[in-house]
Amino acid sequence: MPALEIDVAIDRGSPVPLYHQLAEQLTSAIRDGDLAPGDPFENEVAMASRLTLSRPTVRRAIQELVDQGMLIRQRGRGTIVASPKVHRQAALSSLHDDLVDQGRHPRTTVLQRELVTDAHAAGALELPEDTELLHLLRVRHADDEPLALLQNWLPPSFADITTEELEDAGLYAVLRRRGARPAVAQQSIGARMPTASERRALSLRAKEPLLTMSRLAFDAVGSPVELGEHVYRAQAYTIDLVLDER
Amino acid sequence: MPALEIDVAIDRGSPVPLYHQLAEQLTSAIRDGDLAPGDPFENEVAMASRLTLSRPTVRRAIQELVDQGMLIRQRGRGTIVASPKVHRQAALSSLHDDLVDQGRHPRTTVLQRELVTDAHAAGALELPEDTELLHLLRVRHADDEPLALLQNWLPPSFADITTEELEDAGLYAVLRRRGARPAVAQQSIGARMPTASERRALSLRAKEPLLTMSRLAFDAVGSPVELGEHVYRAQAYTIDLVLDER
DNA sequence: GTCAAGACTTTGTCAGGACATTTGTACGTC
DNA sequence: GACGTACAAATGTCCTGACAAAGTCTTGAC
Repeated sequence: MPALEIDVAIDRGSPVPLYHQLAEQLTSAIRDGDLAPGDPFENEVAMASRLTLSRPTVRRAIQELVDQGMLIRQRGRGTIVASPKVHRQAALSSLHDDLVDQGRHPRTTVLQRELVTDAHAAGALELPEDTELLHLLRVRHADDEPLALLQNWLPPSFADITTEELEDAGLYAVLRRRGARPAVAQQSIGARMPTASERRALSLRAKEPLLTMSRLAFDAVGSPVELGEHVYRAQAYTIDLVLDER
Repeated sequence: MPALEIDVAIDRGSPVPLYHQLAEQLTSAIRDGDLAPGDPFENEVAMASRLTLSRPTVRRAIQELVDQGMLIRQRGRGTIVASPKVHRQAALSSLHDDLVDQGRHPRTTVLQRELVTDAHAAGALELPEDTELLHLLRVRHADDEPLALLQNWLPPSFADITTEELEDAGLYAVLRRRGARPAVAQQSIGARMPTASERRALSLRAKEPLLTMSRLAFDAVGSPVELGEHVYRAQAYTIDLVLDER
């Protein structure tokens, strides 16, 4: 059976790398359902010559999809489209953006915005203990339902972040506008019962537990940019991720 | 400042790819503390010529470490060793192996092992609704403290898995011995209060919540191999992961 | 002494080719 | 008909070479 040739338009003038242009167009082709799960995928050599790209370039694009769990490669057989159940990837994205992607309407209220000293947070951010950090406490609603309580500590260079900015966009968008791009993050996920104030802030019912997430994010230079301690209403939120062997 | 030249021995006769041999030796050099965080890393071109490898091969090895958060690359500047806080990676590993890695002593008791029909589980495994699946319910202790309740559904081809095997090793080890190698998995993490029987099985105190993890694992061919619904004592367990941008 | 232009260093992207390894299939042979 | 070999097809590994882009550092003009 001949594999379907996916329509792709490559713009060599664009600053976007060719492999990424290709990967994005292949991704959307699969998401649109042009290829069904189990369908064979055009082989690397054929696709390279059809698109007048080199094989390494095509290969790297395909690898991006394999990493996301959309394609499965098998030496000697070919590449096939994976089950759509796996088609998602845990990414370094913010809750705000995730909600927008899902078509929901997030709303953020800043409860606290102040400069504090906190030995534990400063230590995590690799700063002296007595450094004045920007401490934020926000509550996030989705479609008017309280969803999460977001607590963050930021280095003093971000002390000029305003309440208005934060109610408008996610923290990561604000950071990026200031040229700080979180590149890697370590997350730890757990669960516990809420404190009394958390229960009030999220209007939780009795015996409703919280999903907790603490995150330390680093920029490309490897210096810490943000420490977060977030709690989510467990009944309204799950964390999805795709794992592979490698 | 000249970057330290890490001692590496490459065996071209080995079936292990050169880039992976290199990546492993670089990894252990960093773990052993030969290079401290922030230290400059030997540049790609120099390392390639020193080891008489091509630059793409060296580059691919370095990329493995970057993916694990051990190194940070910066165009025009060089590559540096990242903060050791990030040096872990969420992998497709089993709880059993994780505990052994941490030096703890897991013990597994099989509570149930039976053939059942379950429409939901069969659907997830892409099998007909009335297929007889192997249903397992296990409780796992670490150092004699109850930690997790593990529920799994497996396709009928694994119906010969015995209770003895399962009490001896993790499920994934048993599957691999049978030639089934889980390659990708989708996980969903949440939290909730335990049911009465869960509270008994894990001897939970009042108001102690559970961390829930449901997982659907696929083999290299893309067919489902295992469905799991696991619950963990939240006070004794957290899930750690490293995320990067890419 | 300060600042800007340019040289240099280092990683990022892309091409094209060669060979190895694995899988599936077609064809014989027994 | 069963088994094994030979071949084809596809991905996996590795190489050489070249240029682009970003950051750093030196040099020189003012």
